[in-house]
Amino acid sequence: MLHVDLDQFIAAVEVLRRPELAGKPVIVGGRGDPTERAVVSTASYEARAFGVGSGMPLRIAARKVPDAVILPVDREAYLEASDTVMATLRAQPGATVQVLGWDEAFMGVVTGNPEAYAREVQAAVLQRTRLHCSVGIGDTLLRAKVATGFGKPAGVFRLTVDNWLEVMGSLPTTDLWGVGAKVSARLATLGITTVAELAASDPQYLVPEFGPKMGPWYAQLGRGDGASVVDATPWIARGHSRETTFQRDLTNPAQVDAAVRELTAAVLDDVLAEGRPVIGLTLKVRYAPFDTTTRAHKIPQTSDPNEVLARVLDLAADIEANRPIRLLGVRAEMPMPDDARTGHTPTRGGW
DNA sequence: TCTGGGGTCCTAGGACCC
DNA sequence: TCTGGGGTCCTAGGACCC
Repeated sequence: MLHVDLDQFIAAVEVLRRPELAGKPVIVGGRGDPTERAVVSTASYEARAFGVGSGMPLRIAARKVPDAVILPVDREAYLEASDTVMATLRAQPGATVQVLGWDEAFMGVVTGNPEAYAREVQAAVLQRTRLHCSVGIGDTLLRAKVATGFGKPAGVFRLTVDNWLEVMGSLPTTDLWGVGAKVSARLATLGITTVAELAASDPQYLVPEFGPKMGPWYAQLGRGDGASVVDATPWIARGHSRETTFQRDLTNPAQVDAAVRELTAAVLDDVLAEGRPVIGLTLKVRYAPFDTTTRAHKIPQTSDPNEVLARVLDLAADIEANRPIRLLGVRAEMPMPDDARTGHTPTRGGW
C-alpha cells in the first residue's frame, strides 16, 4: 500500500493564492497575530530552517524568524484543497483510499511497479492542485506511513520487512508512529532506546510497564508489523468537542457561564447536524497557568438541547470560582453503530 | 518560553452485582 | 471474623496523532 502526504500542506495552500510568498518563511497559526495565545499550525520549509515547527507557541516562532510572514488559519481553504486532493487520489486506477487527515491518506492498490504508480499519483495531484506530495510504499500501513518521511520532499520511498531494520533499526523509538516522548522515556527505563531494541524485545516483557494491550502493541510497532488493509468505509465520529483558550484568563463566574453556554451550543450544532443524539458529556477546565481537570458523565440518550445544556451546567457547577481559568472545553459523545469504522488516526487498537 | 483545537484509544481504580 | 472471584460499567486522567 501507499501513504500519501502533502508537503507543508497549509503553507503550500497559502503560497498558491499568494505567489509572492514563494521562497519566504511562512508561518500559519491562530489569527495570525503573534502577540496572541496561539500555536503554529504549519511552517514553510524556509521557516523550519530557523527551528520553527508545528505546535510551537506563535510568540516564540515570531521571535525566531523576525522576517516571517505570519498568516491566520483558514480552515475552509484547506478543506477545499484537501477535498480536491482526495478526489484525485480516488480517481487513480484501482485505488482504495483511506483518509487520515487534511493532508494525508493511505491508498490500497495492486500494481507490479509501486514506484511508478507513486510517481503517477504525485503527477496527478500536482497537475490537479499544484501541490507537491511525498509517497511512502510499504507492506504494512505502518511501514508505508513511516516510509513517507524518508521521501520528503516530493519523493518516493519504500519500506518493507526486508529493509525495515536496516533503515529504522538505529533510530530512536520516537520515530515510530505512536511513540511519543513519554512512552520513549518509559521504554528507556527498560533499556530500550532504539527501534531495533524494541523490535527484539519480548512482548510479554513490556506488559508490566504498559499493560496487556499496549505492551505487545509497542513491540509490534518496533518490528513495523501490523495491519495491511486499507479501509475506505466512511469514518464516523465518536464525539464532537469545542474548546477555547482565552486571551486573558477568566476570573468572573458570569464570563465562565457564558463561555460554557457558547461552547455547548457549538458542540450541539455539530452533533445535531449529523442527526445523532448525545449519550455522554465531558467538561474540561484548565486553571491558569496549566492545571487541567476533566469531569465527565454518561447521560440518558437525548437530542434535546435544553437537556444537554442543563447537564453541562451540572458539570460546570464544580468549577472553582476563586481560580483564574485559561481554557474551557465541552465534548459530547454519540452512540456508535457496531460496525462503524473509528480511529481517525489508527495508532491504537484498530490496526 | 509558554504552551491551539479537533480527535481516538488505553488504563487504573471505584462502585456495584452475583 | 474476615473477606473469594468474576464480571460490568463508569469516571478521571494520560498519551498520541494531525
